Amino acid sequence: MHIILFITFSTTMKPKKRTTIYDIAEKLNITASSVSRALNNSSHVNEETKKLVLKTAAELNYKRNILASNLRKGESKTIGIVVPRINQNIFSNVIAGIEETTYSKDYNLIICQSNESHEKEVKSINALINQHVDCIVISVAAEGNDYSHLQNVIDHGIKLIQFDRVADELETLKVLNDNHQASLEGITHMIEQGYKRIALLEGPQNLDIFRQRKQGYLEALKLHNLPVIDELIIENAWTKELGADATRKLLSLAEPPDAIFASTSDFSALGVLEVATSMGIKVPSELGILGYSNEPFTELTSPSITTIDQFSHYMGKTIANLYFQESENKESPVVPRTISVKPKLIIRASTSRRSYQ
Amino acid sequence: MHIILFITFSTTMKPKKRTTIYDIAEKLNITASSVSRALNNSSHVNEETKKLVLKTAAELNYKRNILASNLRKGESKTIGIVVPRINQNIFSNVIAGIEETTYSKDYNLIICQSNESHEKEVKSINALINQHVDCIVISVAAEGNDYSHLQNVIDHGIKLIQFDRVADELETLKVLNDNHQASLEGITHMIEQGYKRIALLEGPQNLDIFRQRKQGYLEALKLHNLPVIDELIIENAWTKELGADATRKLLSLAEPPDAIFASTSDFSALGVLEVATSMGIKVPSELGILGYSNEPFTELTSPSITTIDQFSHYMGKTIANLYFQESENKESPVVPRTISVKPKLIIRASTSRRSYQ
DNA sequence: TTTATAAATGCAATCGATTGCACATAATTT
DNA sequence: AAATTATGTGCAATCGATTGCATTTATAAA
Repeated sequence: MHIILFITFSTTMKPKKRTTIYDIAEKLNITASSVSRALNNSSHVNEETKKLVLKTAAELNYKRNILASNLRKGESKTIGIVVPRINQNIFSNVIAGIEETTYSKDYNLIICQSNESHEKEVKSINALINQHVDCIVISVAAEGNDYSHLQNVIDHGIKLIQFDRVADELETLKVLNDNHQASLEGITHMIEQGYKRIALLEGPQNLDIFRQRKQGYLEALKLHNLPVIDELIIENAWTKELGADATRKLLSLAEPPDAIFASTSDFSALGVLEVATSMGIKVPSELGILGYSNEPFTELTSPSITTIDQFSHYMGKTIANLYFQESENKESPVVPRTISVKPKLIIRASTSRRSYQ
Repeated sequence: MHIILFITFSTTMKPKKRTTIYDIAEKLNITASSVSRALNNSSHVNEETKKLVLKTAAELNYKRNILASNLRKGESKTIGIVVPRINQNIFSNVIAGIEETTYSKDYNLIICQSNESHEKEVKSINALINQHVDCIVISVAAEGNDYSHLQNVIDHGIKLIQFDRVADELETLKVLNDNHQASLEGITHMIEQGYKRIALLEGPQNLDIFRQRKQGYLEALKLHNLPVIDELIIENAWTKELGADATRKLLSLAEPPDAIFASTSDFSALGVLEVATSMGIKVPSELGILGYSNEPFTELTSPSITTIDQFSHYMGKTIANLYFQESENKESPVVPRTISVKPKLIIRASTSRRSYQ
């Protein structure tokens, strides 16, 4: 990789002192109190003074020091978000959804990535507590099962909203997908398409969402009187590579599966597809594939991948609204509640055995 | 979409007052000064006291109030990032790159999306100035050509680093791709593959990067004595839909192109591919396609799309390092300079006419 | 033992904005 | 004209942490 460095030319430092309300006050021969009131549009200032202050503030390029303001007011108008990775479909959409709603209310978002590491998650949470954020929105990392850092958030009087991957034992606001239902519907669809030996790639079972998806899978089999075959259930296959490995293993069984449910993610499903394709196994006729999350790429692969949409953008908006609704009635106690969004099965080519061939 | 609401049970509010250094001081019968010094690991405290303070702080679950600290110290250990969209490959990678480097130094990132809107960009910048961030990293929105808000950043003594899409006239630190060179190489490759009528889908020409890509295209044609054909150059085709529209138009020409360079993005290239496929035109034999950005999906389409990788993760790390390097020597003036990263052509099936068929 | 030096701590001001309380002036009511 | 009520300002404390300067205490040197 080449790096080219152009030195253009130099300019002098500007250690410029920022204008404060005192500067404005001095210039107008009034006190800082009045300036503050004017800037906050208080009714206790003369209209004239208000205009004058606003005008002068603009002239002096005044910018309110939020640090000072927040310190005094004890709030920060900031929401912290901790997610495993910002570039996963569900997370970037949730963030975008939150942002849309909070933006209009002049809230800031501080976004942290845990990279699935528990240690980093804890560090991020602590940083956010230090920052005095008003609310923390989190989807927990796969790693770790000690949630005292989240309890700590509550103990600090900071609102906590969990989504998607939640620590079930904590009594907080939760916004979830109904993973069980989605999984059940997905598998039912596959059975209807004639698949009989459906393998499951499961995610870390310490996370509730993956347990639920497994339950949905098991229930669907049961409902249709299909046996649960242990060798068709593979643990922790939740990246593309692990999905590929699992697939190689499954397809080399004496009795290989005729379908694979990559319950962990579409990335895993992609691994399945790639291995199947490279082995010359036809999808969906010889092997059905079901993913999870409706990543954008699932409609681009050939064949396109059947998956489950989580309405993640909507979830984000729900989270933000929940926060604002909650902060309005400050007196009343927080009622821990769970909002469950029903995901939608997106049927594409990778499971459409009947209609395709 | 179904929403199910479970009311679990209620718990009481905890308006809990947070512990401050004064609480610790009181408990230990010393002053806040000493506590502060202990917590900051100053050499002017007794080792005993230091240990005692640290122990008590832990016991009382003390968390430093960063707002107060920052207010006093006049810094924020926060970097603001403004990008058009966080879920575009280059941006999420740059952010991840910045984060990796800043994380270890206990910096926070505040991430804003402009959604390509100039107004929102200005608002975000103002919010970041208010926040007293130490540095703002920006890739400007397509909309707008007035950059006084960025000048304002500098005037407030905040470091400004531009990347990818920059306002050229501002003398700031810049981290760029050599778009011209990348474009030149890409087109040269296409010419070598035998394409002769290469169309260009260009981006908003108020952005430097798109102008450069066009220049590279023109230069490549010139070098190989190919004519520049006006009707093969389409303006502002930079979403999937616009790319598709442009392609329909191009392919219905009396003399249609035999290749299309979607210089704006891979999304646009995807639109090209979809239209071509639906029209039964074979890629790459009848139509070559070159995209830009190396979005993950480009290797998943069939055929896979030739594109240009921008080393975005590396760019992010470069940006962060640049900032730290710059803040170390506070005395010396900021030298505006440009770091240009050379992108890499990723040759895939969509242009491989020679080797494929 | 006295003096010089170092180490540890306290005091008080500071960062910038906000806000309860007091006060003065103007407007309104009896 | 006197009494009452708005209205607009100022004063000063406050939010929590930091830090220069002063002071005390402990230690080393004379």
